[in-house]
Amino acid sequence: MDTRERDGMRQKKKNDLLTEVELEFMNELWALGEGTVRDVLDQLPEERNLAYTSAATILRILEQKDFVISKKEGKRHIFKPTLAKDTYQTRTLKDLSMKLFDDTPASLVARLVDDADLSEEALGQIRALVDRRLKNDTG
Amino acid sequence: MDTRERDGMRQKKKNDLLTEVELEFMNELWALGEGTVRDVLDQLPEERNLAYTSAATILRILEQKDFVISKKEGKRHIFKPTLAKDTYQTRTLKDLSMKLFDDTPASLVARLVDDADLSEEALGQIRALVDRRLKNDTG
DNA sequence: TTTGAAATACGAAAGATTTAGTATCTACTC
DNA sequence: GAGTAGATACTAAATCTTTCGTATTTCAAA
Repeated sequence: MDTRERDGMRQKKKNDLLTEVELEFMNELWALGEGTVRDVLDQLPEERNLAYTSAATILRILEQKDFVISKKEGKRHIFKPTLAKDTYQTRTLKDLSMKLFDDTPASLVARLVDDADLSEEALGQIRALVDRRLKNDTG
Repeated sequence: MDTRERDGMRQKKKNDLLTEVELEFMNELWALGEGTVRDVLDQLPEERNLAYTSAATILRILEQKDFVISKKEGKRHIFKPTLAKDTYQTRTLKDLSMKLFDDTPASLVARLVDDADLSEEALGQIRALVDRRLKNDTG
C-alpha cells in the first residue's frame, strides 16, 4: 500500500526539506555559525515564547535528520549546520520550480519580475546578476 | 498560550499556503480549469494509486480552506480554483523570499542564476524577462 | 419503480509536526 | 562530598496532514 514498504527498500521518506520550525532554527544557526540551545533561543523574537525544552527538541530532531551535528563542550551541546544556506536555498528553489513552475526556472523569475511590489532597485540588481553570469559563461 | 486563542480574535491560523498534496491537486485543477473528483484522479500519475475517496477528501478540504469552490452538476461536484496559479505563485515566492532569502528577492534570483544546472537557454529567457520589465517601467 | 453503479458525506486511523513536562545528569560552589 | 543551577534525555499531548473505509445518496437503466 505504501511504496516505501515494498521490496525491502524501507527508506524513511527522503525528507530533504525542512519543516517550518526547522527552517526557523536553521536560519538562526546559519546566522550564528554554530550555537547552543540557549544561543538559538536567544535569537528568536521576543514574542515567540518557546519553552527551552521545545527548542532542545527541535535541535535534537534536526540532528536526527542530519541537518546539524553537535559536539559536547562542558555540559552543553554546540550545534552546527551540516549544509550551507546556499546549498539549501538551491535545493529549495529546485523543488519549488518543479512543483509550482513546471520545472522551468525562467517562469519562476517571470512571476517574480511581474510582481508589482518588486522595487526598481531589486530589478536592477537582478539584471546585473544575470548579465554577470552570462558574461562569465561566454567570455 | 496560543496567539489565536487570545482576546476573541479566533482566526483559524491564516493558512494561505497549500500543503504538498493540496498543491498536487491544485496543479491538476489549474491545468484542467475545473473538474470532478474523477477528472483530477485521472490526471494523477499511474503509480500514485490514490483511493477515490481520498481524492474526494482532499477536494473537500480544499473547499473548506477556500482554495476551490464547487457547483453541483447532476450527481457530481465540479471543483474550480478560487485563485489563479499566478496569484499563488507570487504568494509562494513572497513567502520563500521572506523565510529563506532575507526578504530580498534579488538574492533569490542570485541563487537561481548561480545554479550550475541552469541552462544557457533559461538564463537568456530570464534576461529577456528582466529587460522587458525594465523597458516597460522606464519607457 | 426497483435496483445497481457511481457519487458524496462522514468519521477516523496513521503518520508527521510542534510544543512542553518530568526525570536525570553535570559541573561548579561551598 | 553535598547542593544546586542549568543542561540534556525521554516521553507524550495537541494539532495538522494524508489516507481510506463505511454508510448514504443520486441518477438512470431495466
